[in-house]
Amino acid sequence: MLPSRLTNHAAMTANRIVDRALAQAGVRRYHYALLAALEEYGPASQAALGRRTGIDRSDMVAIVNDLAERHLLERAPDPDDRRRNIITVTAEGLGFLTHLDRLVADAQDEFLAPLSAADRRHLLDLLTRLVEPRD
Amino acid sequence: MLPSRLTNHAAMTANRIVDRALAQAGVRRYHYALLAALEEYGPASQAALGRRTGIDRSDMVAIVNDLAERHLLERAPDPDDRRRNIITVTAEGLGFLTHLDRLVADAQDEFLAPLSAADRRHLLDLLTRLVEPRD
DNA sequence: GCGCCAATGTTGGCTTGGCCAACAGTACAT
DNA sequence: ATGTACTGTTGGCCAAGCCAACATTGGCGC
Repeated sequence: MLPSRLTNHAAMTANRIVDRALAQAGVRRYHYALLAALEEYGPASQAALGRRTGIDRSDMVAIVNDLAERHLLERAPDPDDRRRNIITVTAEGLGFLTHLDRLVADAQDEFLAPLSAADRRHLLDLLTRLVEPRD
Repeated sequence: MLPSRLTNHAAMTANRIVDRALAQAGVRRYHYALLAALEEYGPASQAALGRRTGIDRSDMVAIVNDLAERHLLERAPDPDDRRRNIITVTAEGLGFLTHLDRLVADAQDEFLAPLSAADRRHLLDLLTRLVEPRD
């Protein structure tokens, strides 16, 4: 079996499990990525969040819309730079993120279920080396 | 870093390398998958090839068209079952597949470059366990 | 001040992949 | 004979990722 195919297969397995978990909360992976980035970096503009999450700023519009409609974050114009919107997680959004964190953590555990703790550490080490920038 | 995200990242790295290699020959991954399946299983109907490669039979039509136009395979009606087309690799197709095999093998090597031979074996073992069917 | 360039949010569109429905033609079991 | 299942094909839908264009705004040099 080709290593690249095996890696793809494993990624698809992980995605299936994680997506199913997130679907229980009615969100997609990019919603989770955005909320997580907001918690990690604090309030930021849509463009900055896009850079951090790898989401195109044109796609970011709809994602922020989704979460704002559910009152999980707020979009407010930046008084210091009227081009920007400042995106802030609401208290409800923080609680929701905690819930998502739990769902995702359980999903990771399900994904890695066939491996021992030592195997898991080793896998993460190997994968990390594969994705590190090359020269 | 979440294991699922790490696995996805590694898969994207692999895909980037493999796709770039295949693009040198002007084919996509599914073209290679089809040719490889044909070599492995011998001539078969489009539906059977679709089942083996995971390609939908409606998408298979265009893929066979692509490769038939380049004379890498032949599409002939099955005299024993007039519903079926029998797909056969041409001699030119076999030579081309050999070339692709070489490109893909080099791509695997590039993908795994950061790992020692022992690490590679271990990685494949771990990934294999992750994709094996669960109960 | 003016002029120019860059950044931002937004809309719209394009492409790729994967999936499904429908259909006509064919095989096959009952 | 009749119904059921399979095949190839066309057509369409949807999700993701990407890019172009645009108006607005900021910041720079001069």
